[in-house]
Amino acid sequence: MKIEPELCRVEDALGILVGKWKPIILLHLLKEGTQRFSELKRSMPGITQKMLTKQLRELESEDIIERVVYPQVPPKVEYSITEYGRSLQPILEMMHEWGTKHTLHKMEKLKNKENTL
Amino acid sequence: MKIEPELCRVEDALGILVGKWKPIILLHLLKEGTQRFSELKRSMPGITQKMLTKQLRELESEDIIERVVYPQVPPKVEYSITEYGRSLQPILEMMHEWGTKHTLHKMEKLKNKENTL
DNA sequence: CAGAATCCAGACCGATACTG
DNA sequence: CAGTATCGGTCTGGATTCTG
Repeated sequence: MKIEPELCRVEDALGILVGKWKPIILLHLLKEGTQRFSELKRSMPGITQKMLTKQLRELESEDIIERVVYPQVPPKVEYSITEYGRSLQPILEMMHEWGTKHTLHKMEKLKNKENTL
Repeated sequence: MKIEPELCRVEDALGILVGKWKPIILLHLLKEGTQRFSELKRSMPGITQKMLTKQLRELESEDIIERVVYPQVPPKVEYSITEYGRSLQPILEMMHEWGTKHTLHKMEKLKNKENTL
């Protein structure tokens, strides 16, 4: 397929995925299915509540994930991937695959540089 | 494919593409082949020299594009996609395709909201 | 438990001016 | 022509504190 640069929609997809924790959040939800806020937080050491909340809200506003609040004390909120959000999965997989190769590529390059020293 | 969130390499691919002008630069080079600095600049109204230089250097440092300097006055510098960089093309195409659908999705959503008013 | 509200540092992007 | 240098605004991510 030829993409006319003027009509480029790559940014629209990119914008969804950009955010330090978004790919990881999506992978967790894809792998584990529905997850509570605290479960997600536990599985991502290092993320703060603020960031987790923010990124989840952004994904929700694009219909990629769904947020269900159970009105009870203590509160319970569950997150899951929407049908629509699932359409991002092939892209994530491709990027993961490419990223894996790229990591190797960079290691090779580093090695070659060391050998010339 | 199942991606283990802990081993996620999506970020590595994402990092290459992130940058306000990078996808467009890549699409131009993919479409037109080798391009001079000034040709690229002309085809991207709005970009500043500084930004174009910066993004080109970043792509170069990851071996995605190649930079060839002709030692002459006035200077001539040509940029092109490397074989390696070309491996990003399927990802760009997928994201473009998804992005196009997503744009429609958002328009639909907006329409529905208007109808309920 | 699941957040909202503040404050802060650094990164990112852009406008402008200068140069071999 | 193809940059480099400088300045400044905005956006992002993070630490911390407070709340129903």
